Amino acid sequence: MSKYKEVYNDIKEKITNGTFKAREFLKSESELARKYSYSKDTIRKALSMLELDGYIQKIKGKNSMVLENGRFKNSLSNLRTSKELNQIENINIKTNLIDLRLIQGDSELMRIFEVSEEALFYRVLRTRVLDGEALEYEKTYFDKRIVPFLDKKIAESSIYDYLEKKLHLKISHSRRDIKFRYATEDEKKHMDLKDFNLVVVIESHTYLSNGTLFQYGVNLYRPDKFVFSTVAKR
Amino acid sequence: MSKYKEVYNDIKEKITNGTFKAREFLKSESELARKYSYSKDTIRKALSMLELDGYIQKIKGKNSMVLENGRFKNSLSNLRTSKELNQIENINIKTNLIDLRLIQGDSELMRIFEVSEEALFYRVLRTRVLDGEALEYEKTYFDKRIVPFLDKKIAESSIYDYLEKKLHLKISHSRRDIKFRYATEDEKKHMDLKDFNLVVVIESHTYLSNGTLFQYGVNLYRPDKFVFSTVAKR
DNA sequence: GAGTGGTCTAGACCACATC
DNA sequence: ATGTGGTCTAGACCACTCA
Repeated sequence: MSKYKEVYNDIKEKITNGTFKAREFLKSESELARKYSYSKDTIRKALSMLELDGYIQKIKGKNSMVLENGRFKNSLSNLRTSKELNQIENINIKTNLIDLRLIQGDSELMRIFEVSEEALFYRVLRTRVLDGEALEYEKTYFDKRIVPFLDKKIAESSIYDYLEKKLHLKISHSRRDIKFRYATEDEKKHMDLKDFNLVVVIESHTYLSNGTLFQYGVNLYRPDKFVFSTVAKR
Repeated sequence: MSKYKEVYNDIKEKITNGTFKAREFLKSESELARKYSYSKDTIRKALSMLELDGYIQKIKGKNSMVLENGRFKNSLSNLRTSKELNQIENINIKTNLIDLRLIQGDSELMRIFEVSEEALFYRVLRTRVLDGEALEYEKTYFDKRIVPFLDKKIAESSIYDYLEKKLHLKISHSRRDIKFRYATEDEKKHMDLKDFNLVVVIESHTYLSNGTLFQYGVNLYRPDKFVFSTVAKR
C-alpha cells in the first residue's frame, strides 16, 4: 500500500463514518504532512484523489472542506463491483446465475474484441434480485485467453474477487456508456419490469493495466430503481 | 495558462484531430519533458489528466498509449456546457428560451440552497431543438446573490460564457444524478417525446471554487436520443 | 501579514516490460 | 541491462483568503 493511498483511505474512512462531517474543514496540508510524517506532496496527492471522488473540495487560501456524500448511490466515477454496492446499500440482494458457457463465432463480440472467429469467450448471465424483485440483468463476456477458467461457483459469487485475488489480473479502467432502449423478450423474461417497456443499459468495456480489453458487458436495470451519481470537474 | 494545462491541451488537441491515433504510443515522459523544456513532473501531471479524461492509458514499463475517443458523446466526466456539446456533434441545434423570471419562496429550492424564504432565484426554462425536434428541456435555477443579473439575450446564448467571462465566477465542479421518471404534463408540452412516457433526468448541483452552491438544474432528455459515457478507474 | 492551497523543479529510488 | 512509468521528497515561489 502506497503512502498516499493510506492517507486517502484513512481520511475517506473518517468522512464516511462521520468522524469528519460535511462542511467541516480538514487540517491544512502542512499539518497533515506533519501528522502522518509524510511530505506535503504525498498528502496533496491523497487530497486530490478525495476531491476527484467527490469527498472534499479544496479551496485555495482556506483549508479543504468536507462535502456531503450521502447522495452517492451507484457511483460511476469509481469502478465498483456489485458486491461492493451491496455493502453500501445494506438491503437484501441475491445473485442468480442464469447461464454460464463458452461461446465462439459471435460477430458482434469479434468486432468488439477485434479477434478472429476462433476466439473463445465465457458468457455469464446473471440477475440480481432485490427484496424479491429481479431488478438487474447482467450479461458479461470474458476473453478466454485472459480468463482461462470460470465455473458455477465463481460466477455465483464475485467474479472480480476471483480475477484480482486468484488470477492476479491488474484491472485498470472501464469505459461505460449509459443508454436506454426497449427491453427484448429475453430481458422481459428474466427481469421484473412491471409495466416498464424501457430499460437502462450500461455497456462496459474493461481494460487491464497493459491496455488489453478483457471484458465486455451489458447491465440492465429497471428505470425506476437506479440513480447514478458523478462529479464533473470544470 | 499553467504549463501542465498547456501540455494537456496540446496533446489532447493532437489526439482529437488525429495527429496521434488510437493504439499509438506517445513519446516517453522524459522525452516530452525535454521537448517542452518542462520538468518530468509537470509532464506527468498533464498525462495524468489525459488518462483521467480517457484520452490515454499509462502503462508501466511502456510508453503511454492513445485510446480511441470517438465513442464519447456527452461526457459526464467533463463539465461541458450545451454550447460546447454542439461543437462536438456538428448538427443543427437551436436553443429556445421558454421563460426567464425571478422567483421567491419555493420550498424545494429553499431546501436545496439552504436559504430562507426571502431568497431570490433566477429561473430559466429552455429547450434545445435538434433537427426540428425538441429533445432537451432544461430548468435552471441561479442564486441571485451570486448571479445578480440575467436577461433574455444572455439566456438565449451561453449562460456559462457569461458567468465565467463577464461575472468572472470560478466554477469548481458539478454533482450530477442521472435518473428516469415519467414525464409531467408540462414536460410533454415542451418536448417532442413521441410515444415515450419516460424521460431521462439529469439533476445538477454546481459549486464555485469557494464551495458555494450557486446553481441547481434539471435537464430532461428523450430516452432514445442520448448516450452518456464515463471512464471509471479501478 | 500570516497561512493556505497551486505550480514547478530536480533528484532519488522502485516496479515493470522488453530485449 | 536499459528504459519506462510510479512514488516520494524537499524546497521554492505564487495566488488566494482572512483578519
